[in-house]
Amino acid sequence: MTGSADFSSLERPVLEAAPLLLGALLRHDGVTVRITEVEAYGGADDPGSHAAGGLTPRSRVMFGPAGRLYVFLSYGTNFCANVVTGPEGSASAVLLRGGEVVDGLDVAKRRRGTKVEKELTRGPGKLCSALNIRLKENRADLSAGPVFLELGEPIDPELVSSGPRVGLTNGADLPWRFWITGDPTVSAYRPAKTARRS
DNA sequence: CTCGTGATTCACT
DNA sequence: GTGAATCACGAGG
Repeated sequence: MTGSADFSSLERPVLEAAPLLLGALLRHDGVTVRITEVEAYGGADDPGSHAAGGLTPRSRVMFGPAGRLYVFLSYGTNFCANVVTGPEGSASAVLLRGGEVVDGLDVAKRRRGTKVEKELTRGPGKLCSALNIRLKENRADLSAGPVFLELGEPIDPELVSSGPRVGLTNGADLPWRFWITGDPTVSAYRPAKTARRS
């Protein structure tokens, strides 16, 4: 990648920025993925956001400029990657939930330990695993690397579906999840909170 | 369905 | 400083 990438289109409210990431290319460590499913997270208004509790060392990157990577560890075993959006101070990010490997297929299969292509990146933890994104990549500048984002032409809005977010304990009812209609790499819907009986 | 896993945060000293 | 609760998930049965 030669020049500096232009992420100015992401400096808008997260619900407008999130669909723009559909179809974008994310590249890291020999693998390139075309994003097919995302989830928007807002600031203090959003009870499901990591920024809901205000500015902490972890959430600080969400308050920064658009076009940075936010990585966190979930349930001890899975990394999740987000793209920070919105103008500086808006504390929003877009979780990358699903994609399609378009380059480095052999590397991705080896890392994931499966040869079923649609299983390589179907889910946020799997996507990070295929791309070898770890906590080390947190706060990476997506125009400077080591993780790169390339925005393509925006997807035709008629091909985009939206619905409730997945697996959250709070704010799961908000229709802040976007995906490319009919794409096989979109993750299965999982109802929020595996109800724990007493 | 169950369980592993570790970073982060928060309530306490 | 310490310890417990929480968590935007995946693998395996």
